Parts: sequence; structure tokens; C-alpha cells
Amino acid sequence: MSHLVQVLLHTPVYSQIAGAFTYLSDNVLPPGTLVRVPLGQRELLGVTWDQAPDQPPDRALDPARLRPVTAVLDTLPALNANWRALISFAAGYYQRAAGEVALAALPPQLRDMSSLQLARKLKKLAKTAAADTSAVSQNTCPAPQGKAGNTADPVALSAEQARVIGQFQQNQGPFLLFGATGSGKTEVFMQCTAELLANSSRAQALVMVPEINLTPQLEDRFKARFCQMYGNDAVVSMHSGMTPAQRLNSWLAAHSGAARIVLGTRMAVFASMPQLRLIVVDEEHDPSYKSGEGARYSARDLAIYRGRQEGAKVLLGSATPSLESWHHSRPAAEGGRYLRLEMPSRIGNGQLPRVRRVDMNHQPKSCIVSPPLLAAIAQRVARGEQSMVFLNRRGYAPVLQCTDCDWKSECPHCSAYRVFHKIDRTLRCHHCGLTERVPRTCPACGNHDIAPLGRGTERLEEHLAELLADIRRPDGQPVRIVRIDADTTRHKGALESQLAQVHGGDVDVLVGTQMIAKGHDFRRITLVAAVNPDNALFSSDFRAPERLFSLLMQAAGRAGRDEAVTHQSEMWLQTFHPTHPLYEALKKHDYPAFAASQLKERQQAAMPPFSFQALVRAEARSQEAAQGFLKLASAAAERHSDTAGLLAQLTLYPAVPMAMARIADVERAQMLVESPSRAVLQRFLSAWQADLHHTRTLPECKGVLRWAIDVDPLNI
DNA sequence: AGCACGCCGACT
DNA sequence: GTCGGCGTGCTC
Repeated sequence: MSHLVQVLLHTPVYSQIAGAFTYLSDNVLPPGTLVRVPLGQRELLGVTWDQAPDQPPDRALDPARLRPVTAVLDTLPALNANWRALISFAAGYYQRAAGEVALAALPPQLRDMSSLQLARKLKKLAKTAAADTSAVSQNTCPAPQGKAGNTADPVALSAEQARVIGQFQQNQGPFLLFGATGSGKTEVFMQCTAELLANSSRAQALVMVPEINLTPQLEDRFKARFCQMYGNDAVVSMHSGMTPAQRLNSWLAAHSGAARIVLGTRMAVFASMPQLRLIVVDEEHDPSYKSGEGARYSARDLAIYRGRQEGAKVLLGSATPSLESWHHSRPAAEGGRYLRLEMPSRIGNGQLPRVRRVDMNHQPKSCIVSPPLLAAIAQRVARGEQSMVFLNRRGYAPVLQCTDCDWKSECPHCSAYRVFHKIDRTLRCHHCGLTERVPRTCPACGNHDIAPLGRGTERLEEHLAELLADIRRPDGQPVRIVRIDADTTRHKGALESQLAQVHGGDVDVLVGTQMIAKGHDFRRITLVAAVNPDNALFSSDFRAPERLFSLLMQAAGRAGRDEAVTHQSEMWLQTFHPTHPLYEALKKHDYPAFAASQLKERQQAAMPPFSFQALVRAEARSQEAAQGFLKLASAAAERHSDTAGLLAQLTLYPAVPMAMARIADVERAQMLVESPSRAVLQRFLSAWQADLHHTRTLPECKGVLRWAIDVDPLNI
């Protein structure tokens, strides 16, 4: 028992003991070893860590009170230095405890396994893996040819794809693949993966997608291509929709090197992959890559760090890149650090849909679907083609209002209205979940007339059904409308079955929220319409236009994927601002022009990517308490020399209520910190942590429930 | 974060 | 009389 060992545990930053714990061990344990250690009454999983160089191990610790390591899980190889560097970097950059980040990056099941259980598990896996590889070597020799058009075979590449792959091979990256929807980005990802895996018998690739919904179809394509070559467990998935046992299996396969390809959502960026050679980030602009809980990391940004750290190539892909990535991929002569790869054309003569704007100023007052749009949809139905109509609000109406007095369907617990859902006659708060039956009379004045105000997908569906009631499909049947949103897909498998309905041609008009804009290929859709996209144009969030543009481009990409119908596909926009530059750029499918104008505005206003931001958020029972905490903390920053010295190079904005100020009776406030220098912002935040912790303990901050730092926040 | 210890309200 | 609410405080 003579060796001291540093161990990271799942303890958050604000528990004073943010660093590693010291334990006694019989043997020298290499850093990255999994151990089980006692902490108070509990026994926890921990990871041994490198000695902090700037800090002697035995500072004020009483050596007599050190406890021994309970067990060493050394049947598993230690987590390597690259993985530990990633964890340390993420913890430092996002201002969290290394232990919290490290333990959150391990599969949850591992936390409550003894070394014996783990050893058994590994033995079992080794056995099945051996059986599997022998099976593979049997059936790869004369590769059993599946049905015609097998996805397992690399398809013939377009000239653009071939050129881009060539650039990928000849450069080190990081790369930004800027490719139109339908230009064949996935095929490029697979070719690049195939290439790197073929180079070395142990090389591994990590492929990330923004949403769980998108993993199954990606998994199918990758499995069809790579499992024949490398075995059935060569491709594994990692996302939060998997069972704990599945997640453990995938993690172990990646960690041992058995898995050659890991597909997953943002959490997969932390997968232990000892031979990582490639990281692909598909739809890199998607906000889902930014975590909103715990350590608020950006998986896309960490992918860039990780790639550099491990010498793995990083390939970001999008049809509408984030302005950050776009800016980084400007020509190297102008300071760009990423290599931009471009694929502007759709595969197989596919064209992007023609964009048509309906000026709602010249349409009947308060109409939901304008006559020209309605006529266009009716025409599609009569021709046997499909239409897709977007509205980013679910429910029947966003507000219910008394026609007599001022009453509106406010949520008693949130600063939001409850949404009217006609289907079950309820008022539902989309923030806290409060659900009540619609009152018969106005709760304030007793009036019988309470009317829905505004429109949601439910009402749009109903409205379209009325308007299209007389329209017949080519087979003489009445029009079929289906709605897809969070309400209709609540049950497991519902989304899949509804999508199958659409693919099967049973549906003429698809109504939905942005849920249907992402990823799914609908081959017979020739019309996509955004009913009311204007909201985002004048939002207080400076990223709202970027998100709208991306959403509309993605939506437009749903139309005309089939060569037979591509020439007549259209994207319709109903707007009160038809000449807005965003729509002008969209009409030309001109992301570069849109990005250039946005970046110019951002530069003039010194906003990201020309400045760096962090947000401190506080939650309390009262708005005063939440803001009070932030004010005290910023006063402390001005008092203390280590933070005050940096204030000349950054701006501490005043504390303000969040856009959604109250959710479930919790008041939320935030404070923005901004600097032209990322390094200055980092130094400031690190030094300021102590002030924030201390401020929290003051008696006047009793009411503060939680606070957190969000570095590079997406929603301000 | 957990989990203890610790002091005040409605129930077998 | 207990069971249990969650307010402070500690964990190598």
C-alpha cells in the first residue's frame, strides 16, 4: 500500500473537490486505468489520472486518512493519453470538472459493474467475436451477391465526388464538405472511410449525425458496405436511445478496437477509439451537436480538437455550414484553417426546386394557405404527386383567447401561453408539460366565446382537409393528408410507420414541423411549402436567420429527388417580406451569398465568429435572486485582481431575464461575457469560477437554485 | 452528485 | 408516538 494514485470521480465542479482524489494502491497504476474506490459511504467507478504537474499530490491531505483503492478493473486496457487529453481539454474549455466529463463519457453500465462482472462480460464478447470473424471469412471469399443495386457496392462516383475524394486524400484537413442536398455527401463519407480503413488493419473511423432518428438509416448503409469486409460487429452505434447493455457493448467494441466504425450522436465524440483515423461530422451546422446539459460541449468543435490531437482527419459536411465553419474554410491566404471541398450539383440530373414567394400583403387578410399555394397543392394531388407543408408550431392554436375580456391561455408556471390541442380538447404548456381540459367558459369573465388565436400544425391539417375536400387523386379517391410532429410520433415506431406511409404513396399532403425537414428522402415530393417562416427574420437571436436559411434549404432539398419529377419541383414561401435578402439568397440556392452578408453583419457588430462568448445562466425562485447572483458575481470579478486585469479585454454585459424567463416556476436570468480573444475569455472564466462558487454561498444568494457557464452558447 | 445527519408536520 | 419532508455538509 505504498503508492499514491490520483483518481477522477463523478463529482461536479461546484463541490469544492473538483480535482482528482488521492488513494492508496498496492501497485503503480498507469493513468487511464479504471478503478473502484470508496467515497464516503459509497463505492464508485473512477479513472486514474496523470499527476497534475503544477500541484503536489499531498497538499493539505492527511496521509493517515487516505483510503485504498477497492478494485482495479485491469482486464480492460487503460484509456490512452489521447482520450485523457480530450477529456482534460473539454473540461477546461467548457469549465467543468474533469471527473464529471470523464465519467459521463463512459457507458453508464460500467459504473455499477464489479471487476468480476466486467471480466465475464469481456470473455463473453471475445467468444462471440471469434465466432463472428470466422463466419465473415467464410462468406467474404465468394461474396454472396445480394439483390440488384446492392448498397454494399460503391456506386459510380460523379465527377464532383471523385474530385472531392481526391482532395481529401491529398490533404490533411480539417475539411468542410460543402455539398448541396442530394449531391451525394454520404457516399463521399463512405469512400473516405473505406480508404482510411483499408490503409491500416486497425484504423477506426467515427461518424457523427445530429439526431438519433438519423442513425438507423446511416447504420444500414454503413453496415451494408462495411460488415461484409470487416465483420458484423465492425460497425457499432452510440446514442442515448440504446439500452445500457447495448451502449456498453458498443463502447467496449470501440475501446478494444474490434469496432472499426462508430456511428453516433454527439456523445460519440468521447468514444474511446485507440486507432482513430477519421472523424466525420455530418450536418455539422446542426445545433444538436451542442449539448445543453451538464458540460455544454460542442461535439463538432471537440471533433476538430480531437482530430488534431490524434492525427485523425476531420471531415465536416453540410449544405448550409455553420457560419463559424464557413469562416474557417475561407482561403488559407485569408487565414482559413479548414479546406473547403465543394459539390454544388445534385446527383443524376437532379435539380434544386424552383423557389416561389407568395407576397402575403396581397393575399386575403389572415388567410393561412394563400389561394395560389392552395391551387399548386391541388394540382399536385390531381397529378398524383406529393406535397409537404411546414409550420413550426404543433398543436391547433398557440393561444386561446377570450373574445370579451383580456384573458389568454397563459401557463401559470411559465412565461408562455398554453397551446390549444383540439384533438383532446386540452391546453398544454410545451415547456412544463401542464395539461388541462379546455375551459367551457372564460376563467376570467365567464364568457362562452373563447377563440383560438394563430395556427399550429393540427389546425393547418384540418384547414387543408377542408380546402382540398373536393380534390381527387388520379385514382378518383379523396385526398389523403397526414401530419407528422412530436404529437403524432410520441409512441415508439410511430415516426417510422408514418414515414413508410408517405413512401408507400398513401399520402398526398404531408403536414408537419421541422421534424420532417431532416434527412428523410421522399422521392415523389414535388412541392415543399413553408407557410409562415417570417418569425425568424426579426428575432432577437442573431443566429435565427442562419437557422431559418438552413431549415428552408433542407426543406427545399426534400423536393424533386426523383429524376422523373425533379424539373417540376417547387419550394413555396408565404411571406410578408418577399424581398428580404434571406429569401433572395434562398431563391438562388445561394448559401455563399447569404453567408457572406451574414458574416459581414457579424463582423461589423463584432459578433461570433469575430468574437467569443460565454453565458452565465442562473436559476432561482425569483428573477431578483437570479439576477442578484449574477450582479454580485460580476462585482466580484471587478474586485479581484486575477479577473479584473482581463476586464479591459472583454465585456461583461448586465444580467437580464432569459427569453423564456420562467419555466415550471423557476426564474431564469443570464449574463453575457464577450471578448475578441478566445484565450482571454478562457483565462477569465477559469479565474472567475472561484468567484462564482463563492458568490453562490453568500446569504443573499440563498434563493439561487442552480447556475452554469455555457461557453460558445448557441441561443442568446 | 449522492448520501448522511438533523430537526419539524400528518399518518400506520 | 413514528415516517418523511428537504435544508446543510462532507466525501481522498
